[in-house]
Amino acid sequence: MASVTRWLTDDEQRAWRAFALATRLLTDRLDRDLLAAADMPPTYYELLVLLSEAPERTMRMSELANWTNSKPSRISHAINKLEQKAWVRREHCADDRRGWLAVLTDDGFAALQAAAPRHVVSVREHLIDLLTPEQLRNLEDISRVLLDHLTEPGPSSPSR
Amino acid sequence: MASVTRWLTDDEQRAWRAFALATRLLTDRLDRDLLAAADMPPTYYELLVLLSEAPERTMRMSELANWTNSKPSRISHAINKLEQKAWVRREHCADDRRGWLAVLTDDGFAALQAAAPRHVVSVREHLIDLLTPEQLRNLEDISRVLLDHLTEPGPSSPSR
DNA sequence: CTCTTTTGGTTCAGTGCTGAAATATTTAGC
DNA sequence: GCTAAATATTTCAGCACTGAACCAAAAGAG
Repeated sequence: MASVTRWLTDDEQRAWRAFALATRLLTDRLDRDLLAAADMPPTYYELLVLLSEAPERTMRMSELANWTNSKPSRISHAINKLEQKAWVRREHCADDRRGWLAVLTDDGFAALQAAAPRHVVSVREHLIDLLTPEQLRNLEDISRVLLDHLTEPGPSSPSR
Repeated sequence: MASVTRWLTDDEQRAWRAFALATRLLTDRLDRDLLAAADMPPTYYELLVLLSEAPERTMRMSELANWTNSKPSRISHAINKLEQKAWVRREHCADDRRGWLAVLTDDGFAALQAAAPRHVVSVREHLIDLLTPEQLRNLEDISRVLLDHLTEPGPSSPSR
């Protein structure tokens, strides 16, 4: 199995480096803007968004973990913090006593509404408004190819 | 200045969400692969790469901070760790006694060489080989637009 | 030359995350 | 039913990073 490494060609190398750097700078930038706009880490903002779109503005801890594909312990910590800020409230789960529900409070919803416009400005300024409609379509197509691949079942080596 | 928020259109919304999720899953994936391949956090790998490409395999701390656009304190911590692993060595800067040089050791270079092939496989598998040549070109073009914008001088509000 | 300011790095305290262990509750086996 | 296995969540120890305070050397001002 001593397969020879297929190094990247010059074209591939250039594309990869540009893409890697661009996405890193972009996410850094958007994260900083969001932090300034919402006074919370971007990951917490995401949790609030999920809750705000859920029925009853309520979700199970494990659901939150799944949708953000992150570890349970992270959600636990995060909800603690958000509870301290009174943006989220914990409620016992009626049908499963092990479980907890995270409920977005009115304060939390208000905080989200206050931050959203600034977030949109940031996304427009650093991404959307920079691209032609065609480029945006291309970017979406490419993203979907990656998503299809990355959300596939098997871990890395599908066949055997 | 009560400008009305220009919310994203449906098309823009779809593209943005797909892109945001795809890049997050992709970087998560690549980072995990790299961690497994190189037995170090991806950010440390990046430092070794920079050093390996520098003349004398040597760089100033501040240079490293600039190129990775991160804070000095991060570099300080990171180089400590890499020094513990004997992959990097600190040397006093001859012409500026405040400064330090980080030098990549032979062990460090070997560690890099050992990890590189697996890293390339990962980048191919989860990105390059999924796209058509045209898509790859489009992705590079888009990335350059973003890079030009993000590396511009002024911070967000260019004029005054 | 001194005196102040700037620059290069490190140290400190605190934050968000992770993997592993611990706890409580539900489900499944018999 | 009663025990065994699985599941939902929290707690714990440790890591990478950040902003602020700090120290030492260099550069500038008079």
